[in-house]
This record gives sequence, C-alpha cells and structure tokens, in this order.
Amino acid sequence: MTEFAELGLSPEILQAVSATGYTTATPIQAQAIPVALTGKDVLGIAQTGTGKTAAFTLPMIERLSQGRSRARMPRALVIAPTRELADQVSASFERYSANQTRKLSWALLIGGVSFSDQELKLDRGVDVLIATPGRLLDHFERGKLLLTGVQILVVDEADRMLDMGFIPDIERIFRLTPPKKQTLFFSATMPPEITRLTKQFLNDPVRIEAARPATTAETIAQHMVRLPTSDPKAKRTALRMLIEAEGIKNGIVFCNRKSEVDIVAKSLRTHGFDAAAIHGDLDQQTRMRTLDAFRSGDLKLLCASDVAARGLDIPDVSHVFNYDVPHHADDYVHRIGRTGRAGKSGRAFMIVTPADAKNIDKVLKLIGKDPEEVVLEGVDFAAIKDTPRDDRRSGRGRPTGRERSRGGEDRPPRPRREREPRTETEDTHVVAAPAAEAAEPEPAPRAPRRERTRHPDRSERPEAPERPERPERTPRRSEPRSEASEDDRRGGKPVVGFGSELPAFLSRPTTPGRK
DNA sequence: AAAAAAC
Repeated sequence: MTEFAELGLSPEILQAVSATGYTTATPIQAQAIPVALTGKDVLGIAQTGTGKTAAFTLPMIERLSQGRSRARMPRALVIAPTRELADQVSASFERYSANQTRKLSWALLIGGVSFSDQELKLDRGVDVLIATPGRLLDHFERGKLLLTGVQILVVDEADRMLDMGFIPDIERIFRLTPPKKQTLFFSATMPPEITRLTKQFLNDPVRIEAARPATTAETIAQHMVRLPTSDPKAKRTALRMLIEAEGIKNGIVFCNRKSEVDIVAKSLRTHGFDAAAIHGDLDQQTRMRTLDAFRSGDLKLLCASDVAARGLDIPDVSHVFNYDVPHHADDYVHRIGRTGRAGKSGRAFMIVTPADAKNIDKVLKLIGKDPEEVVLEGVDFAAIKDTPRDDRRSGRGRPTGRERSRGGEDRPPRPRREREPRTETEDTHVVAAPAAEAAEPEPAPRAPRRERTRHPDRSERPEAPERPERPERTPRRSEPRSEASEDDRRGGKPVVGFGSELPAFLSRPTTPGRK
C-alpha cells in the first residue's frame, strides 16, 4: 500500500488530498504520479474507478505550481469524451488545487452551455483547460484560444473517444499543441487505432497498466432475468418488480435508446418511483442537475443512456439495472461498474428478452460466467402487451390495429416492498418478488401523486415544499409511498384496477422456496 | 442496431 505522502507531492496538494479523506494511493496513482512528476509521458491503461483522475490531476497541479503563468496561454489541457466527465475532472481539479499558494485558474470548455462565460475566462487567461473536443476546437476556430503554450496534455478515456469518432479531433489537438510537451494518455483498452495514436504522438512513454478491475468485479453480484417476451411493458413490469424486491438505496437503469430512457423514467415516476432521465438529447442544465441530484442522494433512480455508462464517479450506487442488454459487451462491464465501487458491494440486474439473443451471448462470453438467474414469479409476462399510447409518445410506430389495452393504463402490479435485504443463496433461482404478506404489516399501496413529472421546467410548486433549498424539484416520491390513504391515492382520478395484471405473488401467503 | 459530441 502506497501512501500519497510517499509520492513526492507538495504539502499543499497532500493537504488537499487528505481533506478529501484519502490517504492511500490506488495502484495507478502510485505508479503514474512519480513518473508524471518527472515530466515524462505516461501511457496509462486503466479503467475508470481506478483513481485515474487523481493520477493525472495531482502531478499536473504540482508541475503547474512550479512553472510560471503566461498570460492568455493555457499551460495544461485535459480532453475528455463527455461533458459530464469533463465536469468531473474540473471538480477534482478544483478540489485538489484548493490549497495552492499561487492560485491556479481553469476553464471548463464543454458544449451545451453558453460561450460567453467560457470566453470571458479565456480572455482573462487560465492555466488549465478542461474540455470536450468539439467545444475546444470551436473556441480555437473562433480565434479565442492559443494552444502553443500547452506544456501538459491529458487525454482521458481515449478508447471511448475512438468509439465516438473523436480521433481526428484528438490528432488535430496533438498537432495544435507544441511537440515538446508532456502527454498523459489514458485508455481502458488498447485497440490498434489507439496504439497507432500513442506511437505517433507520445514520446517514449512509460506504460502503466492498472490491474483491470476484472471484467466482473467481485464486489458486484450479477443477476439476470429472462423474459419470454420483448414487450416493453413486460420489461417495465419486470424492472419494477426487481426494484421493489431489492429494496434499493439508489440505482441506475441503463437503456440502449434515448427514447427508451425517457419512457422508462416516465413510467417509473407514474408508478411512484423517484426517477429521472439522463441522456444526450437533454439540455446540459438538466443533465447536470439530474446528475447532481443523484449524487447527493436526492434522486433515487437514474435512467440513463450510455452517456452515463463510463467514467461517472458516483461513490455509492447500490444497484445497476440493465433494462436492455447493451449492444457492445464492453458496455456491460462499464455499466455495472457504476456500482460496487470503492470497496462497496453492489448488485447488478439485467433483463434479457428474446430480442437480446445476439447481444447476451457476447456479454456472457465476456464475463466468463453466468450471472445468477432470477425468476420473477407470479406474473405471466408473455401475456403483457404494451399500450399504443407509449408507442406514439416514443415516436416509434407500431402496426395499426393492435390489440387495445385492457384498462388502458400502465398500472403498477404493486408488489410489496421487501424490508429486509435479500440474502444470498446458493440457488441458481432466486425469487425476486416474494410475497410480503407475512413480513410487512404496515406498507400501504404507493401513492401516485398529481405531479407526474419532476422535470424542473414543469414542476408546480407544491403548497408545502419539503425541500425549500431545491425549489426546482418536486418532492421526492419514492419514500412516502406508504403515507397516503386509499382516498388520497384516488385524488379525484379514476382508480385503475389491476385488471388481469394482479400478480399472483401478492395473494400468495409466503414463498416457501426462499431461504 | 445506439450513443456520444459543435453551433
């Protein structure tokens, strides 16, 4: 175990690090920091969650504190693939540079937010730029930026940039910065195209490979649910049953499509869960705000596209749900890697339908072992059909003349909440939606309230806001589920019954098979 | 197949 104090960092930085509560460096930090401090290039092969950000931020601050600032010329440049990641780097730069006697200035250059603030900072001159490629080059083309003073270039998540088609931009940035500079280059994997890039632009780099947090971290208990149908409504039902049965602290629900992210988030809210969507079609303010809310624990369920699959550092995610099997097996690893972090244990669930046949093979092959199969009892998933209403909203048409919904609404089957955390069993089959009759005397049905959406733009202020400090958000809805009486719950709206969807497990006394 | 990123 290497202590930060052994790495050759200044007292100011060490103090800032210890203020965050860290004393022991991760392997990538222990290896990369001493090398980076000497000014040599680093090729770091490391996944997110290995402490990569500090591994380049700390030596960067150290080296910048020794040099002297030149006006209007950034001395360091950090490139990240997504806006959220860039923001994260910015936050960690701010934290770790807080104690510098000579203050370091920085600017976050990302798309989706106004140019003017960024330009103002650029005009004033900053030491460090933290950017996504598009906006950086945009500023450059507008003549707002001179990159000839860059002494340190950090490329984060290079393989992801490759996936996203950023490599030409990265090459251009390499060429716009002086050849004689230090490059800290990080990638989780080394596909040929990335290797080529490093050979071309890195100068005798020290290669540092952090032990892969194995494709399947031991801290993550992986599960999957096989459904006989690919019907979205059946999937949403299964998702809710899983969430209920798990008694989650918080969780991320990954979908493959942005439209599906919206639908699932909305559906969860309709069913009284505290959920919000994040994906690339939402405006940046909403994305940031939603992420902040999730980080702070204000938001329980984050429905996400793969914008959130990699790199996001949220220390305490208890669950990851793969509503869809990801297109790329790699993405599965990244997605579930949002939980089980920092030594905490996490649980991952994946819904697998006939439509996922191809993708699931690749995923199972990659993780090398079969996740524990979970059986959701008591619901005839094959009989569930989505309502045309959702199809219209999603813009993905269905054949006309489809069977009309019974009851019309996507109503909750309302499985009871399991109070005690589920214990591990050796069974391959776990009943995830147990009858809770005996276990729980108290819980009344959830209360779908009138405010159906927590989208900040539309939020109507409730009469008695529970959280006056966050006026833009409607009160949380997943917690007080049991407060409302049956009458409240009706709230003047027609009560939509279970119809044929009453899950049998609600009427069963216990689940004998469970241990 | 999809997602991400510049206006």
